[in-house]
Amino acid sequence: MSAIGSPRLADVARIAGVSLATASRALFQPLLVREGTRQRVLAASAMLGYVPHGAARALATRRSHTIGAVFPPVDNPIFASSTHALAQELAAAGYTLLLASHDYDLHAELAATKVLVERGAEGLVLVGNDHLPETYAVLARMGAPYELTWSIDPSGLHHSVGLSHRGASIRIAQHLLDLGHRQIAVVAGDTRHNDRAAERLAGVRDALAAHGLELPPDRVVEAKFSVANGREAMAKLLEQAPGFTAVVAGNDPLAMGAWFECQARGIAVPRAMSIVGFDDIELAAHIAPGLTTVHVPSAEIGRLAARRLLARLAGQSVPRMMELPAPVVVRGTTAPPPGVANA
Amino acid sequence: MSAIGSPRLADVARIAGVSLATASRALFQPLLVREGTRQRVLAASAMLGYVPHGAARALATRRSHTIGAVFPPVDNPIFASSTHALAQELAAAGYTLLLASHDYDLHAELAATKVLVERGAEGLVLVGNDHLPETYAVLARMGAPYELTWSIDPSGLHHSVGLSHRGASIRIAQHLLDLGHRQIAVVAGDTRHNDRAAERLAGVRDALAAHGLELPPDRVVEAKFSVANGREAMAKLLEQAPGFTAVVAGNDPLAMGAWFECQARGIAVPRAMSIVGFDDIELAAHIAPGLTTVHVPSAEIGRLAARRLLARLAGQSVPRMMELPAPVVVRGTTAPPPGVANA
DNA sequence: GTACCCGATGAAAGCGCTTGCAGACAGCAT
DNA sequence: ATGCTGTCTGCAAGCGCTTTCATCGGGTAC
Repeated sequence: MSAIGSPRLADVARIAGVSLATASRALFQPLLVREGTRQRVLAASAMLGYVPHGAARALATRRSHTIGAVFPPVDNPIFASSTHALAQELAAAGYTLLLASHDYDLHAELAATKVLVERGAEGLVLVGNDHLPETYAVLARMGAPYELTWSIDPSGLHHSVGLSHRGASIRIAQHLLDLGHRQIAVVAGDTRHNDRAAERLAGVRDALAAHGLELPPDRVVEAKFSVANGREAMAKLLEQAPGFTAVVAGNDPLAMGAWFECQARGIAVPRAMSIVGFDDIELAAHIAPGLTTVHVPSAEIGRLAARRLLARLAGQSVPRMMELPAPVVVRGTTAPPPGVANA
Repeated sequence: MSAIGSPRLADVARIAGVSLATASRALFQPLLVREGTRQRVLAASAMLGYVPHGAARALATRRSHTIGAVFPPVDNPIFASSTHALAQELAAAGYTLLLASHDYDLHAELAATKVLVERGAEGLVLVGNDHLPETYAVLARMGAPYELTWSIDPSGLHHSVGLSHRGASIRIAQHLLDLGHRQIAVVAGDTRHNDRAAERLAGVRDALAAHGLELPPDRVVEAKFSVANGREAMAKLLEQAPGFTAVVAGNDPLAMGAWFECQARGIAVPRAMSIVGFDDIELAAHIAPGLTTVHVPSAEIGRLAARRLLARLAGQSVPRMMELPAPVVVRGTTAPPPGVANA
């Protein structure tokens, strides 16, 4: 061991009585080395507590065995399961996850992306398809594969794995229309820096338009994703444009907030008010009578993003766009509007 | 640009008409270079779209600017906010987060830890203080600072930032005792591979013991953290050892599960049954009449872990153990047991 | 005008590892 | 014996960057 500090491969080689080259091969290309030699190297390595120097390997091999991911608030539970699946799947393939998060801020996202590229990420995972042109430029220039997740990329220019938020939103709005609702309000997520939120809102408009209905501006309130904001938004809607019989929320926490506000005001759900969410977080299924929502396969998205990236790194090709099913899950918060017979 | 591939610093230097050394300094130690020179290098760099090679820098400087974190299921919402805060805080200091997760499996944790050390993490964040001896050995050998989080380390051997799960658990059990409860049941988390769950259970025992009470084995059910398991566990308790008037749950999702089971069975909460949780997830405050629980400052833990690590890397010293307050938050799910006058 | 110092720059030696190439050696056919 | 093959090993040249040390001017003090 060189004076002080952790042992280097040269130390292992010396103790094992072989050259640096052989030591290296014994550790990482065992087939190129005779069994006896390999054992000696392994023994020396174990004895010294040798730990390979990742940066040096990365430099020499030009492979970092690292995948970068840039996520909006990882503290949204729905992203968390995705991150977890991603990390697990990568680990199984010998890759490590370099994670950066930002607060729905595209400039921060750009900065984070650059950092991950510098750190040598061999592939990148981003969320959604609303990114700065500079971000796309960085992605294009880096020459490594990347996947846009959650949303699918309608342009077909980028690899993506996710779902059609607009399509799913149309289906769940249609569910309300089928029940007989005509006066519908929306508690949307923040649509400015979040294409998923925007698409979900657009989907509601589409569904209504198909029935010749409009969504008046005062029937839409935007709010950042949280239960508290959902309550507040619901209160605002009830005050500024009462008379609606159903609410489409941008995600489940918002929906729950809306629901709680109804409880607080004595508005019966679903008898007097139907509520639907989006994401299908665990509680949605358990909180009685159950939240009608869109199931988003979040873990699956993370897992698939990892697999697709790994496949592409291995030289395989994958379908550019992968749309996952996002079924409407009908539970207890939806019913026909007051005065309409059961369908 | 060398034939093909991305430009290297040598290319930037050549175009700017300076040496490699000067180019390097212009980029990362601007004060050592004359302003005019610096501008030329910057221009050349921008023109070529130069991206520094992280691994090469890491090798030369012996600094990776990377912090590793090994977390149990990051999809537990309470960990997610911690991860987010950690990533944000590190990013602000120019560090990147290398994240590995495991499923409450100590061997997987060890493997992940090793990988992060190999990758050159300058510091490590682990969760809890229940780790394999080998894991501690790896930590000790690597020579980089690390922080145990969530729990505080009672031995004082390791740096830790978190809370006393036992202490908090005692306080919330005491709250039930103060209300007059004497028959108490517990839906504990999986105590085998999770010291937090074990400590929380132990805290209940402590509080009861202080009143000369015992916790009979059939009044304890262990379950993995989830709403569904909470329901199931509550059902089991009600069947195998009925007659209790309060339930202490290992975390909020379990508590909610227990609550929902009560709803389903027509058991009034809190009139006929008090329920307390642990963690204070967002919904706990909103779901009527509000879950009494222990507030865990999860984001704060992530933020502090980052700051402490960064401080130590900067040569400053920090108190070895940092215990954060975890106050009991009394909401609507607790009341005196049936037949006892209000306190 | 000389001596000295300081700021800016460049040459070159690594950082720890991988890998192309070639040498050594054993085994086998001739 | 000789030549050939194939396996195993070592040499040494990088991978792209940082940083020590030396050099070179020009300014200031005398």
